[in-house]
Amino acid sequence: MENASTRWLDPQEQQAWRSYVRAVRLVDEVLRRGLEEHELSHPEYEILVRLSEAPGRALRMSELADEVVNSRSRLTHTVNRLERAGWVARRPCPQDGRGVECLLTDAGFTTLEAAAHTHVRGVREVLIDPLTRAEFLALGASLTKVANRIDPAGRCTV
Amino acid sequence: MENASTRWLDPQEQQAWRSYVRAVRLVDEVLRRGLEEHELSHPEYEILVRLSEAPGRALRMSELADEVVNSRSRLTHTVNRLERAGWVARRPCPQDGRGVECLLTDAGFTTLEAAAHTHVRGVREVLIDPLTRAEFLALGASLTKVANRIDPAGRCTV
DNA sequence: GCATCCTGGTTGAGAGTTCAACTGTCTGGC
DNA sequence: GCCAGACAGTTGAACTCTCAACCAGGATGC
Repeated sequence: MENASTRWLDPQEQQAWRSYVRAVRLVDEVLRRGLEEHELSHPEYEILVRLSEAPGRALRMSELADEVVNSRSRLTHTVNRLERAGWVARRPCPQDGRGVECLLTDAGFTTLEAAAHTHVRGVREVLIDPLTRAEFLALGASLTKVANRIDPAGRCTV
Repeated sequence: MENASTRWLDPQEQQAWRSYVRAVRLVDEVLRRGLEEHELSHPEYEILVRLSEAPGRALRMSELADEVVNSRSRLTHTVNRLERAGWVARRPCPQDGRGVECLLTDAGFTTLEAAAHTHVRGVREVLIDPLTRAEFLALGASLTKVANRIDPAGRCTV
């Protein structure tokens, strides 16, 4: 696969890229620690969020996988954990015998509410507060472009 | 820990934050796939890069852990894998009997060179090309601020 | 000189992730 | 109606990461 014609990063690009890698890792770390006070991992949290927003607080496994950018098998394992904890329940999908619906329980909703406070505060602290509003929104806009380029359909089961 | 006074994200902030999460995940995924052609994971690749830049292509474990934002134990495990593959070697640190130096082998350097082509191309494709140069540099500048706020010393062993 | 604490690094168990193989259901052609 | 394929989801093994416990070797106090 190697090829002499690769265009390397110039110093400014290099610097920007390294900041990207470093910041992403640090942000992740901070948020992870916040969530773990509520016995949730980041992927678990995100699943609960999506379910809480869905009509009837339920989604099919495959829709959930798309929204959260997870492989199906990973989603299965994660939902197993959430189910064991009682935050989530499974039921067969009425329209499609192959399908499974995942449903947020009341206990799950309560946990989510508590975790959301910690989490949002963390996001503000590490990502929003250090920047001006314009900077933060520009960041979001750029990353929207990036995401759409990789996954134009806005859905991607890895 | 919950507290009614949490200030929630407004719709624009919400949107920016979700793009952040989504883009980061997608970028990671693309680069992971690129690297795996060379039998390297992202953390492994980064270790090789740092070693290749160090004087004598060697660094102490703790320095390496700082640079790569890794816990020590994770670094130990990762270096074990790299050592098994023959990309890296360990030797005791002369000045400090407790220390261990990690050294990039010639084989490791060769692998790194090959992987770097794929990797840089991937970075361009997913993160640089979809943006104007100004946008990309602004992204880098914002994320530098973010990283420095979390970890002002520029070094952080999690 | 030795007891104590700190630091650098490793280890092992437990939890999470990935990949490939598998089961069961739906769909389209005949 | 039936068969081949596609699709939805699950399983299990191999691997990676995290955390807490551990084992040095150095530094400090007396």
